[in-house]
Amino acid sequence: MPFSVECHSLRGNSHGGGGGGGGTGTKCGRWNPTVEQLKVLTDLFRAGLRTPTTDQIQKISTELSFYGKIESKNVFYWFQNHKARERQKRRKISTGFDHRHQENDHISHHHHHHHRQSSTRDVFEINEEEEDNVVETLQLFPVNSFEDSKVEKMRSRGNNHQYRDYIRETNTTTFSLYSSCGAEMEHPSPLDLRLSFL
Amino acid sequence: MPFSVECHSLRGNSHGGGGGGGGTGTKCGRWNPTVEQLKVLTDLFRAGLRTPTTDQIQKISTELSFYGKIESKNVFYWFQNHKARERQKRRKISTGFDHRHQENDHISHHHHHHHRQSSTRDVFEINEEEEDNVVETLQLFPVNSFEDSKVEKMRSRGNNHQYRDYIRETNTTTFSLYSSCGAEMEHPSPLDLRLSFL
DNA sequence: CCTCTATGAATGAAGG
DNA sequence: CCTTCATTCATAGAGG
Repeated sequence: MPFSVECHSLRGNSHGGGGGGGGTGTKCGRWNPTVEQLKVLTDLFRAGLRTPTTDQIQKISTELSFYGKIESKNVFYWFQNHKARERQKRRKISTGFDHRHQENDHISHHHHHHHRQSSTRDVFEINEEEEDNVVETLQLFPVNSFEDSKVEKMRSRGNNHQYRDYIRETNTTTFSLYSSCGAEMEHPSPLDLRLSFL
Repeated sequence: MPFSVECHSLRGNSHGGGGGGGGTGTKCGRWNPTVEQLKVLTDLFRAGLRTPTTDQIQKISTELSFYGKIESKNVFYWFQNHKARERQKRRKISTGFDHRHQENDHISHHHHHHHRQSSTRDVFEINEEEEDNVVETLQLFPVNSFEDSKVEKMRSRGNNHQYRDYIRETNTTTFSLYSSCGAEMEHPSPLDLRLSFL
């Protein structure tokens, strides 16, 4: 249905479309990851995965659907949010640099020096150990769950895309993750992950 | 309870006057479209407008400024984003299969090839109704516009300008009326839009 | 029930 | 156009 404004906002948020309902009998609303799903996602993240490709999202979603209802966009959003919030927490140390530049506008507009928005979010310090540099082997799913013989060409289309240095993958069951995300994670050495389903 | 995020509903805050926001809760550093603005933009989009020219952006922005603070670049970005996200919603790279909770063997679907299987995005599978070929007469604003005599085709496939390029082009005081945009307007002749202010 | 936090979802804004 | 980052909105859920 288009524009189901069931929110309090008058804005035309098509918000409802998202989230699959909780497959476990939860009321329809937004996706609520199960503990298993969350475990896998977190492991992948800690293994260094930040911005999975469409194919990776698909496969992750497929695998996670074993544990409950999930859609690709849930995986996508999860990584987006998790990465952003991880960065946000790390950014507290930075000064309140206002990275905002208003363009030409004759209408008077009010500026507001925006501190680190210390209302609700980054008020907690997280001393979580960043294991991004850890090279670990993840055996997330049983290997007999899938057909490894399936050779899928990922992102192989004569496109003049300048692929970021995010991910280099091979057709083998192992693939390396390089990161160039600078501020977030420095990977001196490639991770050798056994994420066979990716 | 010191502060609560009061930005919850009511997007209609007319911050246009620059009301000085003393505690209006509108800490909006970025443009937040009002419902009226959003309606107009959506109508224009539904009418077929996809990539407005600089002049169209200028005029739209001018008109929308009646409803609240807005800049040209907001209009530009809105169309960019809306177009891209509409497309991405249309594209179903879904996890389309029904998730089975007791099986592991399920990757043998092998559908038809994808044309563009790139890196990220396109992970959504939102089905939202939208009538595309609606020929509607939009009388969005009172007819107080002017006639354009110069028809300049400033758009070409190679002329991929970001907003900065838009800014630069704005200097040239061009008036593009009825830009014979074949690609943007799905229906050039049948759709006789009364977008008089454009 | 109410407040507050955590987080899924959405979108404005850029960069390339 | 594509992808990504930053910010915001809305809500489920834990705690009072």
